[in-house]
Amino acid sequence: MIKADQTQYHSPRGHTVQRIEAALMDDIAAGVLAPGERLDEVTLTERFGVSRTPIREALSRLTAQGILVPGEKRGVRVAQYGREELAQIFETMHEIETACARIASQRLTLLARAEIESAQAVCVTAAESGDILRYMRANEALHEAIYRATGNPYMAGLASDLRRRTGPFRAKKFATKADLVASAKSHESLIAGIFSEDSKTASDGMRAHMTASFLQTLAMN
Amino acid sequence: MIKADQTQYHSPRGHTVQRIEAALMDDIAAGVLAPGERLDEVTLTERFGVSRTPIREALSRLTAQGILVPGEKRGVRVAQYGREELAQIFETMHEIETACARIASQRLTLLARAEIESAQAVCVTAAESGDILRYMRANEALHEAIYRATGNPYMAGLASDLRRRTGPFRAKKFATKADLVASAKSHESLIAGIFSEDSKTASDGMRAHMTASFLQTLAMN
DNA sequence: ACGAAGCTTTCTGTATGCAAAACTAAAAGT
DNA sequence: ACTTTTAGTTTTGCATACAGAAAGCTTCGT
Repeated sequence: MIKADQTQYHSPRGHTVQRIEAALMDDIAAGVLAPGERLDEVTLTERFGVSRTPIREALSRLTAQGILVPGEKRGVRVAQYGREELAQIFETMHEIETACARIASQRLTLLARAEIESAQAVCVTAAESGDILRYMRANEALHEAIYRATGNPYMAGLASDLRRRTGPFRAKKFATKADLVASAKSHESLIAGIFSEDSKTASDGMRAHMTASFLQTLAMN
Repeated sequence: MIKADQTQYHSPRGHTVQRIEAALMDDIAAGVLAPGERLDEVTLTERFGVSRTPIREALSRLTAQGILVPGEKRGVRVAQYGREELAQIFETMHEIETACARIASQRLTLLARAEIESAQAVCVTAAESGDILRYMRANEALHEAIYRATGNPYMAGLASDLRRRTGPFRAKKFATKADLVASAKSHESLIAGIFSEDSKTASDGMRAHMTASFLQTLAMN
């Protein structure tokens, strides 16, 4: 008689940890959970209506991925990067994105080309509407489309990972409609580079795009 | 009175999960746990003398890192890659290592140069002694030294990660003393490229080295 | 008033319990 | 003989218990 019926309201069982992990990732990517913020097990327990065990497992997986870091005192916190670290992560991203653009330009299928074009169309529409959140999503989708165009899911996964990681920091650089339009415009030459099927042009285009993105991001952090 | 004294033989507390995680990683890297092999929670429970909870957490973290994968039926197994996947992972590694070599050549400090040289010296000694395991370790150390020479710990971490992941597959290509000597020899021009401080020479050198390594690995898998 | 020592509270790490799910094997029906 | 049922077994997922450690708080001595 230690406990009341605890199994009564179980969700389908077996998805709990994944659900929590995904929810936390989303919150972090969307900035709902700010870098440096502490995550408390019991609070999450209440939020998700489960016991500490699955919460713990989700937190542990997120720390294993470097999305969370063990706090100075107790608990875990959302990873936060100083300028130095940010620069290192961006440099890495820079290299991988450049490689993706080069490979994509060499292997471009008709489907991939269509996906990139339509993703860019969404970017342009979103930029013109001035809807920042929507633009950010469209921007991610475009980059994802480029990653997929490499035909290398593994590389694409790595690139996505880095992008997710830097999401909260890059987010700050989109403040006005003009920022969005400028970014969308910058995509044009990047895409033209990839479509040129000349790998040098493609990687140079991406390099320029990423460098610009980094400079803006650094200015905001 | 449900249980006897269970805390009696505790290790210092707080290192259990990390210890297990590290031990499993090592076993996987060393091939003690073969790709595809299933890991059973209770068996590990006995091996490490702890309850399922920390085992579970360690396994979960390893799956989050992609080192283990959820099995088709139950449990988790050591990730195993087909030729296709292996090619994708190698392509990714190829890109990152190439980038590392280029960046290292641009930023080479005296210390880094010394570390690379001494790592290579160990490689040569190990190759001449014909000690395969020792050579493999020395080889890893050399690559790690190159990663560190980029001055970008984040990128170095990513590269190490990939290297660890492909470890069990690359291992198979070192069978005879001749293989070791050939590999050590191949390092010479790679290193000369990095020391040349011409980034193009450096990245080309690494590209050649990695391509050769990949071809040999693919032949054995 | 300030710091050290002790006390209290909160939090974490690990063990254990239990029910649902997945697998296995045996039995029954076609 | 071969599929379908069903009973049994193993394994997983989650909840909970509880001890030990860390942080916070109080009290006391200076």
